[in-house]
Formats: sequence, C-alpha cells, structure tokens
Amino acid sequence: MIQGLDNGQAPEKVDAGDRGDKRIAIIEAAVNTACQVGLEGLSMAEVADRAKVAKGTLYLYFTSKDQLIQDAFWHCHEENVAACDKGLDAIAGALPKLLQRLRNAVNWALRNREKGQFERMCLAKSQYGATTRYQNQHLQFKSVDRIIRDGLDKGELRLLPSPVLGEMFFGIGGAVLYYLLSNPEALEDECFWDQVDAGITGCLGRVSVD
Amino acid sequence: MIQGLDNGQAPEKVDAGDRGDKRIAIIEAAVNTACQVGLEGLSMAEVADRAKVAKGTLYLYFTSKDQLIQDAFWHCHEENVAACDKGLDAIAGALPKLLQRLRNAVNWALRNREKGQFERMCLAKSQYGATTRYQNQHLQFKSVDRIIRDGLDKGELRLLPSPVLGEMFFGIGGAVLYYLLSNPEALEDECFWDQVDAGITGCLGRVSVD
Amino acid sequence: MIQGLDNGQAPEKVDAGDRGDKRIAIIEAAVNTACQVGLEGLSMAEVADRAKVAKGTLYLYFTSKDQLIQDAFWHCHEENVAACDKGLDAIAGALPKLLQRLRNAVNWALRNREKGQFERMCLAKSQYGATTRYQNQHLQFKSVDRIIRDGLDKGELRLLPSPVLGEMFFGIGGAVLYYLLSNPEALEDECFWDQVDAGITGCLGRVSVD
Amino acid sequence: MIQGLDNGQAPEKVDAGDRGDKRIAIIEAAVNTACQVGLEGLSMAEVADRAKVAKGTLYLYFTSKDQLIQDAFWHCHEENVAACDKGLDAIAGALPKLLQRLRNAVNWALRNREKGQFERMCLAKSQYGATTRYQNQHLQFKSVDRIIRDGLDKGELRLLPSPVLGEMFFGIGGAVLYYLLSNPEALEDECFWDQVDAGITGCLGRVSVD
DNA sequence: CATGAATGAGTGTTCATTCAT
DNA sequence: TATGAATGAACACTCATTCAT
Repeated sequence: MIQGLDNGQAPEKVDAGDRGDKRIAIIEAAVNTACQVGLEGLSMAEVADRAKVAKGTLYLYFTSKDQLIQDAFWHCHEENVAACDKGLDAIAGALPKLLQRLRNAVNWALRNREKGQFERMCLAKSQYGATTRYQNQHLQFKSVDRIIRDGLDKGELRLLPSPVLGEMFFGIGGAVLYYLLSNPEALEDECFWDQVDAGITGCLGRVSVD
Repeated sequence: MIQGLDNGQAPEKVDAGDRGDKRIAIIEAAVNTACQVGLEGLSMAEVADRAKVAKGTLYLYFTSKDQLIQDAFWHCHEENVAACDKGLDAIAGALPKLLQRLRNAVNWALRNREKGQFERMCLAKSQYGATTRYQNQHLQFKSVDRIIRDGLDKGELRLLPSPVLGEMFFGIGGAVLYYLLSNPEALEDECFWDQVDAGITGCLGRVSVD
Repeated sequence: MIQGLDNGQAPEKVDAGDRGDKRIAIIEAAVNTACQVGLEGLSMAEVADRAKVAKGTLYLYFTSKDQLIQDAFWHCHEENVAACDKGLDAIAGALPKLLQRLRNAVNWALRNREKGQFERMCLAKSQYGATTRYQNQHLQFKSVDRIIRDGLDKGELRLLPSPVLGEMFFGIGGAVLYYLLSNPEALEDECFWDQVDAGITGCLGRVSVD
Repeated sequence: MIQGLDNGQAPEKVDAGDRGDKRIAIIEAAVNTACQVGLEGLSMAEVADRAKVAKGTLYLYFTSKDQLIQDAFWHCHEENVAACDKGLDAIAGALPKLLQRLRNAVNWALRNREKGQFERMCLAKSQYGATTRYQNQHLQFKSVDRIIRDGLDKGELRLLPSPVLGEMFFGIGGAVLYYLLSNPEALEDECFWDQVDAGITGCLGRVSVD
C-alpha cells in the first residue's frame, strides 16, 4: 500500500531552473494521472508517458513512487495553504478569519481542480481510523489550528476541544466546496454566502441557541 | 483502480443458510483485512486465508475483487444506516432527529470500529472530485436527506440547498466521531454534547447570528 | 548480487509426485540455462520458458530467484556427493578411499556435465576471498573431511592442517576432472590413473621425498 | 553475463601520463568495488563515484563494462605474474622453480589482497565447464607452462600431460594460499612449508610411491 | 577531454482470475 | 459446491550506455 504522509514535514525547496522544470512537469503529470486513475492505480509508466520522459528519468528526480506522491502532495498542499492563508493577518477575529479562509480555499480549489483533488485524495489516506488529518497532520493544518486556539483563548469560539472545532471547520468547508465544485454559479450568490457564514458562525462561534 | 461505489444501489438480499454463512464469513474477512492493509492492499489470497476457504471459492460468491468490496461496503453500510435510523420516527422535528441520529452513528461506530472504518474507507473513494457522497450516493443517505428536505419544507432549517445541509451534517458528525474514536470518555460528558448540539443547531437550524 | 550458499544446510526433502515433478523440471531448466548464460545472467523468464511454465508458477515452488538457485545447487550437490561417497565405506585406509572418491567424482561429472558445471559455478561464489569452500561449507564436504581427519589420526596422511589437505585433494581432483572433461579417452588409460594415484599419494600421503 | 577472459591476450600497453593515471584510478576503483560487491554486482556508477570521475568518462577509457573488467583483470594479472616470476630464472630445476613460484605467489597475494581476489574472481568465470584456465588462458599461465614442459623434457616431472600438471600445481597452490589468507602466521612456520614442498614434490615430481 | 542528465530494455516479483479436478 | 495449481499481464525499479553541452 501507498504510505501515508508520514512525517508531516514539508521537504526543503528545490532550486528552479531546468532541473526544477522537469521535476514540476513530472509532478504535474502525476497529479493529472492520479486524478483520473486514483492514487493506487497510478503507474510510473503512465506518469513517464504523460511527462514525456523515460521511465528511468522519474528516478532521477524521485527515489520511489511513494516519494513522488509525497512530493506531489506537498507541491499541491503548500500552494493551497499559501493561497488559503493569504491576507488573513490583516483580519481581526477568529471567525472573520475563518470565513475568509473558506473563501480563499474555495477560490483556489475552483481554479486548481486537479491539484485540489489530488491533495484531498492524499489526505483521505490518513483519516480512516480513529486519527484525523487535523490531529496527526497538525503541521499542515497549523494555520487553522493557530486561529482556532487564538479564538478559544479570546473567548470567541464555542467551548469544544480545538481539534473538534478544526475538524468541524474543515467538514463544513468541505460541504461548501463540494457544492460549489458542481454549482460554481453559487459563488456569486450573496445569499448563499450569507447563510454559509451564518452556519459557520452558529457552529463554531460562542453563540447560544434556544 | 478499485472502482467507486458506482450505482448507489443496494444489492438484492441473499438468502440466509449455508450460502449466506460463507458469504458473510468472506465479507467479514475482507473487512478485517482491509482495516489493516487498506483497500488496495487487500489481496484475495489473504481474504481466502482468513475466511478459511480456497481462493477459487471467493469467485463463487463474488464475481471479482471489486464486487466483493462493494458487497462488503453494503453489508456494513446497511447495518450502519439501520442503527442510525433506529427510533428516529418517534422524534418530532428535523433538528432533534439529526441530533439523535448523530448519537446513534457514534454509538454504532464505537461498537463496530472495523465495519465503520471500512465503510469510511469505501466512501472516501467517491468524494475526491466535484461529486460528493451525498449527491451520487443518495440512496445511502436517503434517510438524512428525507429529514433535511422535510425540515426545509417546514422552515426548521437554514436556507441552503439540501445537499449542502446534508454534507454539513456529515462533516460536523465526522468531526465529532473522529474525536470520540480517540477520546471515548467524552461520550459521557454532557457539556460536550450540549456544545455539539448547539453547534449543529447553529449551523443547520434556522437561526440568525448577530 | 546472488547470495552465497549461506547456511550450508540441505533443505528438507520434498515429496515426489506431481508437485515434485514440476519442481524438478524447473530446477533442471534453471541448471541448463545457467550453464549457458551463467549464474547472474540467469533470468526467471528464461527458466520459465524452458520449463514450459508461466513465470508466476516459479514462485509457487521457489520463493525467489536466490532460493531457486540454492535449491538447484542442493539438488545437484546431494546427487554428486551421494555418487562420490558410494562404496567408500567398504574401503580401508584414507588414501584408497580418496583415490576411489576421485574416480567416483569423475564418473559422475562426465555423466552429468550440466549438473556438475552448475554445482561448480555455485561453489565458485564462495571462495573468492580468504575463506574457502572447504572451510565455510564443511557440511557439504563433511565426507571428505571425515576421511581426512581419520587418516590424520591414524598417521596415514601428511602432517598438514586438515583444511589444507582437503583443499589440496579438491585442487588435484579438479585438475584431473578438467582434463578428463575434454579428454575422456584418458578415462580408460591405466597409466594415466597410475600417475594420478601416485601424485595424490605423494601429495597427501605420509611419504617423504628426498 | 559478463564475458569470460576470451582472447587470452594481454592488451597493448598504454602510455603513462595523465591518461594513464586516470585509467589506473578507474581500474583500481573497479577492483576495490568488485571485491566488495562481486563481479556482477559491480556498477559503472559506483566505479565512477569511487574513481571520482563522471560516468561518461569511463567510456572514454573503456568501451564497455566488460572491457573495463577485462582490462582490470590484466592489470592485476600482469602484476601478479611478474611478482610470481621474479627471480625464477636464477633457480635450476623445474620443481625448485615451482616451489619458489608458490612462495612468490603467496607473498604477492597477501600483500595485494584485493587485486588477488579480483584476479581469482575473474579466473573463476572461465573454468566452470570443460575448459580450464590453464588451457584457454595459456598466455597467462605461460610461465608455469614453460617450466613444466621444460621439467617434463628433462625427466624431472611426473609423466602426466602438461595441462594436468599445471592445473595440479595451481590447485595445490590455491589450497596453500587459501589457508594462508586466513592463517598468515603459518607463513613463518618452516614445518608447514616443508610439508607443502614435500606435497608438491610428491605430486608433481618423478617420484614413485609404494 | 569531461560531464551527467536522459534513456529504455530488462529485471524479479505480485496477484486477480481461471479451470481441471 | 469447492479446490488450489497455474496463469500472465502488470508492476516498480535498475543500470549500462549515449550524447548534447
């Protein structure tokens, strides 16, 4: 079986240039292919074909199939996280930050469908059992976690353990994202977003309901 | 690649008796194995070993590995859905029904860890792309969907498309379930459940937040 | 690299019958092939072809290429040792025993050229460095070793360490064998054998030369 | 498979100088590596690494891996033969010459363990079948062959075909060498050498035994 | 001369599936 | 109905060799 995303550590950056170009081309071929045939159906031969390099060439850039998948995951994940975090510092309050973060996530995912799908496929491998992505991958989710812990400290959020709040946020976000992926027109619908914001606020915020 | 849960149709029931017994033994062997080695790491040889039948025998009961996985999924899923739906008819109101349903789901998952994990592994395969389990698997989720549509009709739920509400419910429920799988003591914590209920109500209920 | 003949332990015997037949057919295909292309040039695909079985079938009988080679070695080696040891018990004296043993070895090798060559190829892998077949494979050579130690105890042999005498015996024997493999007519030449016997006796026997 | 030492021809000498230096560095890297990983486990990449040249550079000095191994063999073999032959002309009589030659061989092999091992590994490849190093490599063994033919002509040696005597000499010498490689202290043991000399004389000399 | 990225044929091995018994 | 030996396509990975720079 393909291994999980074990250490949760982003690899050191590789220089750009020719070497980087081919590396990226291979990663993109892997991402495209995996989106069609799945993570385990991914064959090195097909990746090589799509990247228009020889099979052996793959092993100049990645030590194994697992390594290629891990590197491809981090390639997508870092881009995603960067896009999601953009501009968050300028926003005050945990809830507004989270609301904006969801918009960022949706925008990126709609513009990068394959990378997004690939990232989700990789993440899905780590949440079958009792552990969750939020818990065992906290490095990846650290920005959301930081916001939530901050919000808890300041009394802005519902009194639930931070991992629960984090997972709830990703769960609700996933619901919105899935819907928008097949109904992109709702992206411009202010009423839709009003309700989504209200839902998140009602779930995560320190509000009481009668 | 192992195929998704394509048709969303529960297979016709098979008679009990000898035939049914061996069928179930094989399914349970598949579930146990998959929980240890993953869905793609599952080998027919190991399933046959664990079920104490010959490899060829598997093909008397299932036409292929994919079919075995699908059937095993339905085996778990139907049991899960039945447990989740139990007693819901006696409850009035969409939200109370959903709150109870979550309790039912958590109780079943904690008592049937392997079946639950197996079911989640199978479901994960169908929600990578733009489609969601809620949409393409509506048969499986029909009971939740019915509750939600009913609640929307009666004005009890937030004005969002029913698939969004459905996914939100499963997303929040997943967050709670994941947490309880590793922190079962919270199961008895009334405060915890108060907050969870409030969160779900705040997210899905027709409430406004300031 | 192909591993040496590591443990020096003959494997437990396998039952005859259908299973044994195919096992032997594969071993013989491996032996024939290796004699033509060498031990490392041996490919499982070619062995399967020659044995007229599918590639996968090889792995029903042998866990790996290395295992196949080891098993094939033991198959040849045991046959060889048995042929060499035949009738030795009836002969008194270490030197007469060794002289007869050489005749036995030559007769077997001439009648089983490929098995003999294969066995020698395998043995060659363990004597490159400081260690010798005689030392690290004493199980295989135990019959010669026993004769030599016996002869030393009884004062029939030259006062050299038994491994030296053993290697000398195999060295001289190899010289004779190599010659006879390309000059089989000498097999019937009594003068040739008289000289060979005298040479072995002069080398290994407790004789002094002026 | 790596080819045998086919033509038995020492290659023409290459000039010293820069070209020669790098050539020698590569050969030595190949010898060292092969002693650790075996002849077929030898990889051009590792040789290049150890010789601190680029992989492509190897092909400026050697047309192929086989060629490199052959050239490396000759490099070791010529050094070995030269050391073995040193001072032999001053000795009268075939047997004394051969006894001294063995001492020379042992001394060189103990002082040049890797080169010696490498040479033996290469030679092992040519003596599996019916042919022997002595026969198809007569160029390499010509000095021993000359001594033996001379000794036969002069009636000093046992009446056996010269290839048999030659192989016997190498066989006995190998036995002594293997022993000394792991028991170097015997090198200084006069009794040991007395017995070895007596053994060789008894085997190869024109002596009769009763 | 020297490089090292690129190649691609070849390797050993696995495993879902079949079918004669 | 049940078996399990046999299959063979598919796989990840290696490495001697080439060639543009």
